[in-house]
Amino acid sequence: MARTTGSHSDITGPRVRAAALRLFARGGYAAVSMRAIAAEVGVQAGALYNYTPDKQSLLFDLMQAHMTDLLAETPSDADRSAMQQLQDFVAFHIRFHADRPDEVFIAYMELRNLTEENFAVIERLRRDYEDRLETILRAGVASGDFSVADTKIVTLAIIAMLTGVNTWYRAGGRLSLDEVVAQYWDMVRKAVTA
Amino acid sequence: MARTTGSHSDITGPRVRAAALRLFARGGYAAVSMRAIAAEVGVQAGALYNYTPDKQSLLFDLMQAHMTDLLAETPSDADRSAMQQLQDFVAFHIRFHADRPDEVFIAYMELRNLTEENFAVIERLRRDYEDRLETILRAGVASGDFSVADTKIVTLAIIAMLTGVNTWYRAGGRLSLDEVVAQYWDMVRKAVTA
DNA sequence: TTTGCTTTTGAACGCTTGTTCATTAAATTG
DNA sequence: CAATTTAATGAACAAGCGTTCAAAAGCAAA
Repeated sequence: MARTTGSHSDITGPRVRAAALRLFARGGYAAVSMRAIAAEVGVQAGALYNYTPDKQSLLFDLMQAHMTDLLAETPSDADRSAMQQLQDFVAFHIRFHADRPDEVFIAYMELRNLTEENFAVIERLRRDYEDRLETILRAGVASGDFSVADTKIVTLAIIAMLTGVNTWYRAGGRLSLDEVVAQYWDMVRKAVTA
Repeated sequence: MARTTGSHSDITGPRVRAAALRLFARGGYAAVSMRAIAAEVGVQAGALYNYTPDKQSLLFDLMQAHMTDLLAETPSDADRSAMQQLQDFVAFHIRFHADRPDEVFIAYMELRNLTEENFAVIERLRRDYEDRLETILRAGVASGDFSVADTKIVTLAIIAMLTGVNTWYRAGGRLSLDEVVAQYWDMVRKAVTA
């Protein structure tokens, strides 16, 4: 046997990325073998190398795509008040992350399995995202809407709190996403006002 | 060569655990080999098996010891008000975790590398810890000191926020631990009051 | 229907993995 | 000093790792 009937790179390529995403999220990059990814796709290990130069690129591409999407979709409407922008940010963060549990898990857990250069790229994207929130906080401090001692700390505290939702939230659980967003917004709003 | 001069289990044993802790935190359980741990101790891989039945037990023992310590040292003075108990908890959590960055990192990142049975044990300890905080929140709601819609969510949100400190705090950095504790307590206090 | 391109197989590569164990030498005990 | 216990070595094991590549077979175009 060699090429199998129905095989096509437009189909196999996405399936390879999907399988890697799923397995890396479930078992961790280091613990997942190329053969395991191939088995999930239904192919032999050698075939994966038509779609990625190596295992490391598979991880990096997934993380970079996720961070790029995150930044592209982050709302930033300078016409709205700092309070409104903060509310937009909180709602967006929770919803975006709830939609992509595997990507989020990998982006936070597999940083140390990136090569030095790849890590620098992802880390930069992450800081860009943090800066979006800190810019909102600074605007609110300047306008007098917010009362926070240190915008950097509050930025990190808010992101950590919001991202923590992913450790327990499951669609169809006790709380709807609307309720989760409302409750977290309540906490964030109170924490940044006097 | 066989037994080396100066070798003693009371010395090597702790060094094995310390090396495993350090390397697991740095590189991740799956990516660290027994030979790497042995090299860190200055011994051959075979010698490790005088101190642990296998690699999995090395990870589990580190995590269990950490969680047991955490629970043993968690303050809980029923004579104090809910507000005071919450403040105690926040200060304790930040300080305890800041003292043990490697243990904390492992406890949060390596859960998926535990066997099913070992995972159940650690997960139970973690829920016990969360329950300590939720008990305080419930007492505060009952006494009218706190205003929170859902104590379970707020519990998880607070713990996520506090644990997030470990991703950026370094001793000797821009902020002292006292300042960090003060700022996080400010956010938590505001978030749980009306 | 033939030709050339695309996609996959399956074997092979050298290397690393966790773990075991007979052997040896240091430390301790009597 | 002799006997025993303790703690290490280092070689070996089977299994799995990421990756490469010639060969084979399906697909698309002429």
